[in-house]
Amino acid sequence: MAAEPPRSRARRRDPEAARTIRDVAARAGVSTATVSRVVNGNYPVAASTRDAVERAMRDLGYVANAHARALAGSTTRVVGIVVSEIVDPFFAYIARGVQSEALASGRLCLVCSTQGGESAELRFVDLLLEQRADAVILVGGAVEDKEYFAAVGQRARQLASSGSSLVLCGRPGLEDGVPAYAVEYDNIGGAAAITDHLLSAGHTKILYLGGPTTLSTTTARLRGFRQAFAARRLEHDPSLVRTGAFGRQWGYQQTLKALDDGLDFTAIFAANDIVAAGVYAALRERDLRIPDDISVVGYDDVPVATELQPALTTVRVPLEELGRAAVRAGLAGQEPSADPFAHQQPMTTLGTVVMVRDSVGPPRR
Amino acid sequence: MAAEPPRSRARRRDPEAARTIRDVAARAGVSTATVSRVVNGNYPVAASTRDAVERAMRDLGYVANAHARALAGSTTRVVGIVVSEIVDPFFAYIARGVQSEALASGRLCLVCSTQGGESAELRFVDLLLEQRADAVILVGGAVEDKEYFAAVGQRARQLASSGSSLVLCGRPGLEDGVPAYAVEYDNIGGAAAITDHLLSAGHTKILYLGGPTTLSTTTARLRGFRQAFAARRLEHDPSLVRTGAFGRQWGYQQTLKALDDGLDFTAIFAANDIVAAGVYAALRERDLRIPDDISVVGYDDVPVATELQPALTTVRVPLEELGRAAVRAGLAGQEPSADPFAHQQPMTTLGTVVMVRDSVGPPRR
DNA sequence: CCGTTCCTAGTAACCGTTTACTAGGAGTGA
DNA sequence: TCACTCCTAGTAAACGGTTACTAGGAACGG
Repeated sequence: MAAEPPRSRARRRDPEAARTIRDVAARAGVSTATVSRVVNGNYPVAASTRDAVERAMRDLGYVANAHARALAGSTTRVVGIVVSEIVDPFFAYIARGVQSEALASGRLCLVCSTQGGESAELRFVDLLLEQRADAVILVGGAVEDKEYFAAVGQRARQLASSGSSLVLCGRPGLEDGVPAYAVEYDNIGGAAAITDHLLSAGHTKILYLGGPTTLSTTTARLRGFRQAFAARRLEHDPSLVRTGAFGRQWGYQQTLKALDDGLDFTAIFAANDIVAAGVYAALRERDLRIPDDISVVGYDDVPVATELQPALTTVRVPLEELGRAAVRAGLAGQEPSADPFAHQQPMTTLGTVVMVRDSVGPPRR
Repeated sequence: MAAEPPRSRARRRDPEAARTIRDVAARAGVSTATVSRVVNGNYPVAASTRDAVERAMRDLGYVANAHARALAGSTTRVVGIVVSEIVDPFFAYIARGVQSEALASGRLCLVCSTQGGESAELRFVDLLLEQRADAVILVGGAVEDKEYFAAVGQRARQLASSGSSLVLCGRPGLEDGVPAYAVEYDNIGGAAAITDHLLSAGHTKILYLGGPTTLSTTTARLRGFRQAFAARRLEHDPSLVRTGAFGRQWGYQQTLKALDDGLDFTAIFAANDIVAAGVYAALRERDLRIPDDISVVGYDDVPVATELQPALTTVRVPLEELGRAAVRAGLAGQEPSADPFAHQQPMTTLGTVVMVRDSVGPPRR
């Protein structure tokens, strides 16, 4: 058997194969350094040389290797975002904001959807850590668990020590000293405002429905809900609070159950619009009219809120802006032109506003 | 000014800084090759050595650098997906399928949303090319343009020549010889089936509403629509076809306009469920009842279809499965265990089924 | 006691860029 | 004519892994 002829570097195996910077340099008759400079435009190159290089790149169909670039340089031009469910409009809108702001800074967006499991969340952060993402954004409510917070804090430190950063989006920040930004919206204030809206209409027997019990989002909304009662020195019957999940199914079943249990209420505060959709379905099934028989409010103001009939009164959360702000926060200080004071703000809170529509009326006598 | 002391390799600047494989090797008293082998588990390593390395990795909080790995090895463990709008449930569900299948193969998912522009689509493919993604999935209807197809074909060739592949998802394949897979659903069949459903109910004056005129999705659905008429040897009034866009707003306005123009129709075929939502709003505004006064059907079967009242009769598209199939197609042949015959199938078509709900009735008188 | 074979683990080349340094030549003022 | 400064462009050392090759010992059969 004849020995395999040594593949000389000069002759590439596949004429169609990916071109390297060396191929371009050879064809243009310059060094790789020059090609790199033309590509990055960060160093003076004579016009004639630049032309030759550009022509060579075009002729060869040269595409830079992002990995080699990330390895040699130090920024990866990628931001990572971890959400719990990409088809949920709440997350989808935030993701859109993240992606658009990332694009504006010339970066790509790695989207990870955990479909629930909080261990998956951590696993994704680790994967993003391996990718050396310029910023990692953790979206949505956090499980309120000591051990979990510690695990997140550790990741935050690792990210920070490699020049990247962790951004908590729509969830409470970590303890002091942990290098993480938090970009939140006024969860408590929004809940209090819309509860007050219900209170103003005369409702006091309000059924609070939804949200996983251990999630920070749930506790925050519930806190706002109670705050509104307290502000008016009103009592709220604790048995009218039912937490558990955020789904439409769940809202549907719990509403039916509450009705069957003979609970006494004139309005329902659905923990989010999706739960409200379930509430609507259940009420419709029992021939209860909204808002004549029962008033309903939701939270988030995702598109389904206006699709529902009557249109749902809910709390608008600036989802897309939340995503954008998260990217800005995460990238602050990494950009050469960064505002030196950007670091002073470890946390941002965006406002919420209640969108009054047609699902709230006076309580039925 | 004192000269900067040369930073010796032995003493790293920041004790918290990212650890390299060399740090681990040093601490475990082995070579980097051994650490690499322990990490990848693709080469025998004595148990005691493995333990020492694993302990060192844990002590140091070692996280492999995905870029170095991608550069030295050849697979990037990333798949890219380009959609036109991530908040659109049609794309979100496909993206979810892609992400879950990618995860199952141990890969991360780079999601790009073009927000319209077809030039952005190409730009994203180029970016994904730079990332050397293991597969690039292009989702959704394509603009039917010669030049555009050529541009996509060129990218397909580049991808193929670097061991990656392009997958067209929910859009027609490229010409023969272009190395791209196509994973489609039966767009024409679904449209024909649901049109036939309308025809069976007695409607023949059907207003077809929606879809950008140049998009392949639009032409395919329209083709199915016409096919159903042809199959029954029925004529369809061409003036009852209005294409233009896929939005809710658009559906709303066009319905109003059709009504104002005094068009004669008893049913509306909305090109997708979102357009149907707009149709519902317009009809409601004019006090027209569904299906008593006018029947409506949609396409895609996204969640809003069941939220609408009455529930929308529509065509179910296996969106998530479409995404999964796309990833499988793109990765086929790259996996070591790949079926050698996998390459024989350059195209897959998934079936669609019509979901009969409550928005279709007999035509009024 | 020696030649083999089997395990393990180390050596070092290479993946494709970036960039600190170095160097050659042109232009310039004395 | 010479010493300098300016422009450009090349050299080569990283960046952090992977892996083909090589090599040292232990086990073993003869």
